[in-house]
Amino acid sequence: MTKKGPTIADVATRAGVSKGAVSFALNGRPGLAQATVDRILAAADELGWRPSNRARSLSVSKAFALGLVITRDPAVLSSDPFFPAFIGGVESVLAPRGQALVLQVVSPGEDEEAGYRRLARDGRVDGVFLSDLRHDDPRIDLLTSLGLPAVTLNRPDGPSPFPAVCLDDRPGTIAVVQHLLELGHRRIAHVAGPQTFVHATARADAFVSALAEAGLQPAAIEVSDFTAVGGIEATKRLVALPKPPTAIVYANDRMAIAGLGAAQQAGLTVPDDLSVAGFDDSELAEFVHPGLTTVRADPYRFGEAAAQTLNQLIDGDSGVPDVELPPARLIIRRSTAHLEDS
Amino acid sequence: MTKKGPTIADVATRAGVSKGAVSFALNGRPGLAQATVDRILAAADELGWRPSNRARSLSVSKAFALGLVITRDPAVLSSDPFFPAFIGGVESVLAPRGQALVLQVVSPGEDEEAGYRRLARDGRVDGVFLSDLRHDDPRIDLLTSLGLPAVTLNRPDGPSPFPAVCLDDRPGTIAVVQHLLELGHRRIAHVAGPQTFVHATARADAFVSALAEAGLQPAAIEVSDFTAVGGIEATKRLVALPKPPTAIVYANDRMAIAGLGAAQQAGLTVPDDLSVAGFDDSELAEFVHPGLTTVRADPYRFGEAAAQTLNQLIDGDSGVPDVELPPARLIIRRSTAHLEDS
DNA sequence: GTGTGTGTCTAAACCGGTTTAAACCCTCAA
DNA sequence: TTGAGGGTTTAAACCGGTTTAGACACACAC
Repeated sequence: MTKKGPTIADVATRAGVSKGAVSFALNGRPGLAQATVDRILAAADELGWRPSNRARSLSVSKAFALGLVITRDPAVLSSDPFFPAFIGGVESVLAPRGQALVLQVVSPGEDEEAGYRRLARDGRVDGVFLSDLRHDDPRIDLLTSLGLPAVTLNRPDGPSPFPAVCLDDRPGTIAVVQHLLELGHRRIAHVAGPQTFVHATARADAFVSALAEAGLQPAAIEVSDFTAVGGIEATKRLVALPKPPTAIVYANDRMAIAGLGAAQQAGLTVPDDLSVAGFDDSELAEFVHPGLTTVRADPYRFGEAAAQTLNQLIDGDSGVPDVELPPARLIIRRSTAHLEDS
Repeated sequence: MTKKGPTIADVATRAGVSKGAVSFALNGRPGLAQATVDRILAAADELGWRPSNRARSLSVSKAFALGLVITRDPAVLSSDPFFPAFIGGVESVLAPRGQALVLQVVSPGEDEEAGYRRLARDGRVDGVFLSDLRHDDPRIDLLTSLGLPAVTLNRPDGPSPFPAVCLDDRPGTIAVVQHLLELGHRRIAHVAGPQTFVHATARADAFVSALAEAGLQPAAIEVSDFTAVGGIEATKRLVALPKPPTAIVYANDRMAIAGLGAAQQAGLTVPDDLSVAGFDDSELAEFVHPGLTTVRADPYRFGEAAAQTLNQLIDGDSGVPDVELPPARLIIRRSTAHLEDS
């Protein structure tokens, strides 16, 4: 059924050379007369020949594909603005190179390490992206022992043999806090993500130290789980405090948007009674009511950089350097406002 | 660097048989004595041998992978609840079979057909999922001519050689309209998706005919684009009408949530002044304020069914039947309410 | 004792590339 | 004339499986 294209042998015959010569010409290896190379390339062109990935895979022991394992509940993943854009950036460097992206979505309950094992064992990919880094992330040792090259998204806290592509979350968080301080807020709370995640603690730490900088203590820190439900519950607890915060900084937009709804449901007016800020600048952030003040990173660039770095590593370049991406930017909207004297 | 596992030859030597015998034993083909099969399997087990799917790929001309091309702006994709869950369902059938999912995200501006061409030319996949079906979808002819098996997500309007896995959008839409009618609404408007998409017109048609059933005309139909911005603009136009609708049915949650914000910004109270309903039941739908009445499908099941069907097709089962999934269910929340006499 | 058949297994070709060792041709120096 | 040496090209092995044709042993019928 599937069209069978011409093979390297067909090209060789047409150009009047051996298979080996065609291979050499295609890969631009020295040792062939220029005239011969031209003739071979012309023949390949006329035949519309493309070397078979499968055959190449077998002989050079490469997959020509990169892997991404997303450990996340599909329901939660759905409103995550990071991955789609990240993947877009990855593809933009993969496509021209003829590489593919193999995706694996693992629910948190399942054995996530099995995902990586499978990718490695089946030789599906030449390397993987390591996202949602956790403290003392066991996947680093796993990948090391599997011999699977990787790039970490942000820097792990332990030792790591892999290059890291980093987008520092702290400047963005600090900017949010400073923005709120300038608006006159003094009782500011944080709704954090699970503290097993490096980026969740990074945001929480940045929050605390930005306040400390101004000689303040957090009004409260609620450790939540990045989900909408989590955001709601944390928000309910915060507004019920004897001395409730006048502003809440959420570790992501999803919790922030849900929290915004919860606050309104509780009878508060945002931003008059409560200022609210998120993190991510997801599509809806701009359009909920009131528009959500948040922090915008560039996941597309992140994907590009990660793919480039991973490819360098795979291509055997030694000493692949870490990459530092420009930090996220504060986006001010209507959900944060000057503290009214009450 | 990468661990080199044992090959079929190692297993053959250990079991004292030929490579061919090992292959036969592994694939459960007849012609081997049971004792021999056991011995071979034992040897394979002891060696921890797994057949290389690169080699298998080459000899049987299969990729052992399925492809999904998503034509969507990454920014828009981000808040799309469908794909992540759909992919989860797909993986649940792929993983046990040792298949992989190759993902390709194409921005609307780019040449989407190139995505399929690339997948086919590179022999990356054995079949693809055809989502976001359009009227007279050119991809059907393209895939036919590429000889790439496919499954369509929902039924195309033209002739199609491919099996379809369907989740009828109409019952859900009709349920929403009936719900609004029961609440006393008579001026109901629809914010539709781009009418090039089959599912967008299906929802619009269902909307119109559900009203007609009750002897009513749509208050208005705004054709939009499934994005938040589009939802806002359509909403603004609707509330500015001389006789504005008392209820708006949006073709997806993203437009509905954004529209909800726009209506509130325009000074309307939802649901007192305006009832609003979405479609998808995205994570945030439950948590915006007020909670969004919407329609919930089951994209995970959709993914499962699509993957199973595509695999049947690839395995050469003849006459693969279309699959009809249970229709979406109405989820009633706070954004729709009884029409107040004013 | 030969012929036919059946069940079991192997050798070798094959998939379509890459890579290595060696052969070939030509030129130039001894 | 012979030999060394460089540039060009090829034949063949190889990657690790699958598949086909045929070899072999043994049973049974004639």
